[in-house]
Amino acid sequence: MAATSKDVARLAGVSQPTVSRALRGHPSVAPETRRRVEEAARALDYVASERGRVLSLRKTHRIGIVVSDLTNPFYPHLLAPLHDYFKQAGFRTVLFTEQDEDGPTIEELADGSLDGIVLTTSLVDSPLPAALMHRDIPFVFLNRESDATADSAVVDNVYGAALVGDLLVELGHHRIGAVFGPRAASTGRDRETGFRRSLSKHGRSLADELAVSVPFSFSHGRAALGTLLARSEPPTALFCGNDVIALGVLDGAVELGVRIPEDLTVVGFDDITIASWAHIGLTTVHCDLDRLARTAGDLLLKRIADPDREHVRSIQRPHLVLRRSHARLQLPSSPSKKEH
Amino acid sequence: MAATSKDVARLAGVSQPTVSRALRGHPSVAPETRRRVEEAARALDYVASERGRVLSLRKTHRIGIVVSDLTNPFYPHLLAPLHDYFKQAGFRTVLFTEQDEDGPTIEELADGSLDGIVLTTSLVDSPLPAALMHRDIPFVFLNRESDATADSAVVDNVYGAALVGDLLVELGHHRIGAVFGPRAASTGRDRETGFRRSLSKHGRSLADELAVSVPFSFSHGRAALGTLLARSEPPTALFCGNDVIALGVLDGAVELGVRIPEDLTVVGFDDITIASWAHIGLTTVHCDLDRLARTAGDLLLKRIADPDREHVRSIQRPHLVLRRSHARLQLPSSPSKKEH
DNA sequence: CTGAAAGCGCTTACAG
DNA sequence: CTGAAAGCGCTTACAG
Repeated sequence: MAATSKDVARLAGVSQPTVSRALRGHPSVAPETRRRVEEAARALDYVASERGRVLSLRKTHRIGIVVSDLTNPFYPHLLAPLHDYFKQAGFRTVLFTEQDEDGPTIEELADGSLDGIVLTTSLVDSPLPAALMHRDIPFVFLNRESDATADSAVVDNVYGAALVGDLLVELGHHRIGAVFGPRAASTGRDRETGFRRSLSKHGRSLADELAVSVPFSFSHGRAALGTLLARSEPPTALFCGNDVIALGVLDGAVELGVRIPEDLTVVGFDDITIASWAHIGLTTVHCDLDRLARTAGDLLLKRIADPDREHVRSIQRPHLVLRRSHARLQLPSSPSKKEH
Repeated sequence: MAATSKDVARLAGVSQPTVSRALRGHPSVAPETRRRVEEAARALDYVASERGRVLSLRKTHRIGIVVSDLTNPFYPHLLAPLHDYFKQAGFRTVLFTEQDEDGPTIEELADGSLDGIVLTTSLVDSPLPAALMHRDIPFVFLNRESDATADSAVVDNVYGAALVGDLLVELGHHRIGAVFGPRAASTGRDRETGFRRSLSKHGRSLADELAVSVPFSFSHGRAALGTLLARSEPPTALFCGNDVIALGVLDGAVELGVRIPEDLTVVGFDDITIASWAHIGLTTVHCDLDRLARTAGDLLLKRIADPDREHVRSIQRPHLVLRRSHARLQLPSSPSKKEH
């Protein structure tokens, strides 16, 4: 259907390779020849087939991005800057989701259709990184880590979560709770570590019954709030494994008539856009996700260009953003089940 | 680097085409041959190169999805079901953004790297649809329309917006305002038409100074609220071109101390997930975006399978979802600038 | 049942 | 400066 370089060659009265050279701007092509070829190409609406080019060049200029769930409001914060970065660098973005067991198989990623891969979602025990490594397929971890020696762009989650621990203690809270993310994710695990470490540094600890681990989702955050408030000694402050969980907690709070921050302090992690909406005003740990994503893109492109370079782990230091979802513990005025 | 079918052939002691046949499950291959080939393939970690396959088969099993802005919280509602639908049908998803003038060129979409394209974002005057049509590249409009005879999956926007007009009138509002979407988008245009039509049906009209058109974005919605409230006769009810605009309006309201719905009724369109959060409680027009996206996917795949079939326009009828952002006009108790 | 041949549409040494 | 040749890695008639 579509015209090929042969058609253009015939029309321009040159050989097919000359069409290729002329259109790619090869310096040795005579100006007049180039003109004729360009004219013929235009006449035929010719666009060089990337199918042919890709097979010939062994480069696809395509990057795979693996996210867990497109529905999760966290991912656009990674996907958008990643896509823009790659687009500008002349690469296209192919989307993969890795939900439950149902992730992309190594075969899908290793069929030569991708120049490199961004893993944003891998669980600590995912077999994908090792498999990619074994096949020498360039990839980078974004917001994730693993034991594998690989490129990664991450936030210092331990540090960031400790900031929250420090804050909650300083605000005078004692019944501190946590809705951690999954331990199988490095972000979930590291944020838990940092938070616990901070509490023990201050001589506090996290009561077992006030700590849960849930997937990074709105609905799980929402449900977790109910669970924790049903404890005999419910928390007055809650660290959430990320903003999406915190948003769920906030939502549950409205539903349950729990006032934020008077009855409950809630702190998230990531600082996604929604956290800063006036309605929401979530106090959280700010990560520069745009920069994080671009850094990952950069690492991947460098790895593609030079497969043998040293692996680098780029760590970004986050900081607290104080908004309206935290408050000093108010012992006297608390209208809840204080008198028991 | 990676093993090719030739390597497998050598190891299995067969010809290269036999490897291809064996691995694709061609019925004529002898069981014992197939076994040997499979074993060799496994030993070499062989995965058939999709670069070769694609050139040979003239099918890429790749679908391009064009959205305007990945950052906009609306798009995941289309992207997620689209991606899932295509994935399940054996197609991959390549992402394109079309922001401002900076959209994908027809050359990018016509280079043979895509089997079909979903346009979710096209402005009425976009040259893309005509160019795709001219080149016989299968595509479908999702949540968009144009004059082009093409497949499309849309919501009855005129009808949905009229529902809002009816509601506002029935609630007793007279100073009715609107933050429409862009007229250059069929959704923006049709929702404006439907809304105006409903008002005139009830003998009302929209004061010019109470109607603005803005891009479908949070920040524009936010800014528009300020603009409209600064009018000499500010509105008591506001129709928003979509939920994202409405969310911006809600955000501005918090900032400006405008109470929703006591001081101002706000109604959106789309019913994205956030609209139903307890915090938000946005009254809006519900569209089944999941179904809409799957319908579009379906239309596109059918078009790919049969380029000559009749074009179909699938129209979904939306309905109102009453939540907490609307209220009956309360003349006496209004504490605002009533006494002038 | 399986091999040899041709072809998908490019790019890039290699000659001349 | 440009053509003929080879090759990228598959698939699929075509023979046998």
